Amino acid sequence: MLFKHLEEKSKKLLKSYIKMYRTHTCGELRISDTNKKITLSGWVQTIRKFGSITFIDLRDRYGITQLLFNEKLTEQLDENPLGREFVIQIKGLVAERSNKNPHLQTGDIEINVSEYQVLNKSAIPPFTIQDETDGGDDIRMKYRYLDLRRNVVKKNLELRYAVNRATRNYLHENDFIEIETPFLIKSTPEGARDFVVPSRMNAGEFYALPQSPQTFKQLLMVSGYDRYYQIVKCFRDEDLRADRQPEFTQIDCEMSFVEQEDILQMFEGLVKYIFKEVKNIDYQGPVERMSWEDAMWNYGNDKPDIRFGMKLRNLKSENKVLLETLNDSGFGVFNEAETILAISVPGCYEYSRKQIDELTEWVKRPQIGMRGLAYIKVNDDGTLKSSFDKFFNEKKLHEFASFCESNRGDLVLILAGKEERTRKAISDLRLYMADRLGLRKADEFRLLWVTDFPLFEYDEESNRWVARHHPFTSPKPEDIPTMINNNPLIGNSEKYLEHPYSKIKANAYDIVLNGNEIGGGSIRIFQRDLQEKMFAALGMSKEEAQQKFGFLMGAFEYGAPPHGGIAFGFDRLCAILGGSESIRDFIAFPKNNSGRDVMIDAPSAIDDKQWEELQIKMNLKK
RNA sequence: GGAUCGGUAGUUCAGUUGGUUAGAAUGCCGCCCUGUCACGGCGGAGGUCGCGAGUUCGAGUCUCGUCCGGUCCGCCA
Repeated sequence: MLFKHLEEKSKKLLKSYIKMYRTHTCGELRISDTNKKITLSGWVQTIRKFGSITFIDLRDRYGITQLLFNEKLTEQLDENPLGREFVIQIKGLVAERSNKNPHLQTGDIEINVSEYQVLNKSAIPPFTIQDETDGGDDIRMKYRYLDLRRNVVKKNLELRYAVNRATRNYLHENDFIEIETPFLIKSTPEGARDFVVPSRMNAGEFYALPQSPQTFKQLLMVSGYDRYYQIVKCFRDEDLRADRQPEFTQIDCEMSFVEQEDILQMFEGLVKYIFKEVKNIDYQGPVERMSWEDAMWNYGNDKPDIRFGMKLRNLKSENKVLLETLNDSGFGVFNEAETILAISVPGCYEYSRKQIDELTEWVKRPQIGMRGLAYIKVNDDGTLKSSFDKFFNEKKLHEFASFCESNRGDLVLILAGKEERTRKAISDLRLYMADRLGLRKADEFRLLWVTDFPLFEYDEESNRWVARHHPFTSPKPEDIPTMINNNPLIGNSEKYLEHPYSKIKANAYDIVLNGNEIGGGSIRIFQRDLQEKMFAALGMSKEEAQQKFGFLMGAFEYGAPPHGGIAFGFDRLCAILGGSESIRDFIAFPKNNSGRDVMIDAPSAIDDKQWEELQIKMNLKK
């Protein structure tokens, strides 16, 4: 540790100082401390009064210790009452309990209290501060400072700190240096929407809060800081979800003189190190790799959960026999569909009509948007029952089922329709079925690198190609000539306009944990001319590119090294390690669905003087 | 921008086909209790049914609007 020589000394100093209020914490006294004279401070968790004696559970960050008030002190409670969440200080003797409580770490002892003092009273809390609280989300967020007293929330923040510490240790050991980058930067409306901050000193102009320190870390590479990291707040002004906050934390990393493989090795090392340090899990074997195309083909998803199988069967592929079978069948839904995709769900062949209807309703919801669901039940005697029996004779049906690679006892679920929607739908259905079958276990962790993303995707709305990752991502080396020579760079555009993805592949990679993208990055462009090509491909004029990113391209002219990096979603990583869907439980003071902090009531209006100083006038529409 | 679920006591919820005085648990207050740890027993207080309009003899319940919260789609390089 950096300040090891100071540590012991400061601990002693701290001890002597805090002795005024406490000699021990509420979590540390044991039977070996019997007869010690001690002072404790903490919050009153519960009061159990028995006529002339009283038990009080005293709580602090470290645990709970039972206090015993004798007859005399119990009488004093009439004069000097206590209530839940009062902050008190007590002095007394540690004593062995006659009735021990195995559920408490301090359950073998109690304190025979000789005197107590109320350090501060408490209003009656709006919800009970216990592991199983009676408070709903709403009220817990409004009184978050009380919610944070609860053990469960505290555990989450402790886990977060453990992940933070492990990250810093690992990166420090690997010669990374943490460098802070500015929060007040320039708005570049590429990608997510920026939060903007008006400048008083430069009236009429705005800063933007960074969506990530991307350009700064690249400039640090130009400066020669060849291994950089930062655990850093980032800001995006987009709509929220359970796993998305307007301000969130990234582990942002960048390295020079590396290829993709170096980055993958370094950072799967980081994740494995975190597993070991935080969860004491030795992650077995190498992290699996999968190309983006394979992920989309086999899972319909660029962040597949590989803890279970149920791979997609692509039934309208180039398999001629199957196509003939389909055409012969006369089943219009299959014949006319652009894509037919199936999954074989193990052990579900006995699903009832009601259960199948339930699944059908599920895929017909507007969020999924399919028009129906076809199925084949593969009974354990090998016979088949499908929803489209009348279109297929038995032989054809068996052929069809075998194309689905189904086994006895499977329920084959089939969706047909437009390529993109159907693929997304079957991917969602796959996850939904896995949830129903309990195949997504919170204590099982499977990592996966997804690589070879397309460099561009087509944006129907703005009618142009946009960077799938970001505009600083390098194309695959073999695709660079195509990109430099062909502009527009779509190559065989006829084919790829059907799917809004470019043929040119990016030197980009995502790391996926149990179906969640926990990090992503790329090898960057480090030559000015290629970067110019990139901006041009995105439909940016030379002037516009210069105005927005001139500083970066300028830097590339002064000896920019080859470099690349990655950023991890820190909050999400913590949530997954903590076995939770929601990142809010791992953030001390999170915002709600509409981006509000209901505790401090932000955002809020500003007063006239502030408008005046900013020299801005409000002109709210509607 | 859209879909969907919810809003009833401090809190978590129930409330039937629209019908008498809106219930339960917990918390809170009072009394009793010397070994509890989800203490127990007895008693009590506590409600603008989110807000507004409408239908009706009558609305917590039905309709419309609106506000707030949850989840999702779009969006999130």
